[in-house]
Amino acid sequence: MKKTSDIINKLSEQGYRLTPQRMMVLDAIENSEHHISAEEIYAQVIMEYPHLNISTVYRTLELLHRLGLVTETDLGGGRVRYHPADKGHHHHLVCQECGRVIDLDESVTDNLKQVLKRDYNFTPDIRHLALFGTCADCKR
Amino acid sequence: MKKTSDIINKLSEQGYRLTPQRMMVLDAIENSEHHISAEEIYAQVIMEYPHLNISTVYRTLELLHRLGLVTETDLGGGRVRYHPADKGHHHHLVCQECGRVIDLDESVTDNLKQVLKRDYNFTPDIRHLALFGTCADCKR
DNA sequence: ATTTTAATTGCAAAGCCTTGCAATCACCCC
DNA sequence: GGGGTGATTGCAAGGCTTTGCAATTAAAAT
Repeated sequence: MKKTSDIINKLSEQGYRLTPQRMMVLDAIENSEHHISAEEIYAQVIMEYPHLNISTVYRTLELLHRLGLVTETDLGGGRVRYHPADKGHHHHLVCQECGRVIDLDESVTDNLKQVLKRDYNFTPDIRHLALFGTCADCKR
Repeated sequence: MKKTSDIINKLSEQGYRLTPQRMMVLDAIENSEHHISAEEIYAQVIMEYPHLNISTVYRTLELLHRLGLVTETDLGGGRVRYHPADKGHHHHLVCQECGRVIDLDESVTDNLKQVLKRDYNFTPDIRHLALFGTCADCKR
């Protein structure tokens, strides 16, 4: 429960209220092993706290994302997935044929980031990129 | 109207039917100067052909995208935008502060594509990437 | 030209996410 | 500890997109 307090501290420092709803959403994200969706968070929290509304989940996720505390990734499947930012950034290759997801180290985008910075003075926020394509096995 | 026939030929070659609905959606995409959204296509087509249903627009776009004939890009703003693939690929930098969109040449991702191919034997389909971040003017 | 057949469409419902608004509540101050 | 205040929530409605299904229709077969 130490990680949770880190994020709680950041929220509190920045003047955001620590509501039970936020705490429970946070808990669900922090305790999730994989990338978790809004509906999964909702389903999990509601077991102990049936009064929660799903729009609160979405608003909490939007806040945490805006503050850089969680990353948002669209791995396909029509729903966005979330991950605590302090659990390490990484990227994903998603095979459009077989659905396989390959995890990549964050460093694969280092060169791209440098070029964008150098040539456009643009600072990209590429912390959790999903790239679609065809994996080795599906290449005929 | 030459471009349209190119795509029509490809559809027909691959055994897809050439329905009036598809033709009109195609026309709207081909004649659009900028990246166009599904609703914009719908609004445009319906002026001449009021019977069209918007789900047909979405299904046509999904088909054209699957066949690689149009690109799909999420530039933010909660709706996806489409562009004919043969009008040239390019990428976009979207500033999260001011909303400004900077167009990039396709070549900025060449290095990344090579690395993914070399290290993972993965062939990414990066034809129209949107990257979010902070532009030069918004950097304080 | 007619028939056949599977692809495509329209419709209605649903899915994921966002938003406006009034009611509630966390936190600051005394 | 109790009151004031603005942030936050729940609710309901809406926006964009997808999907199941029966009816229609393009194109192949006759």
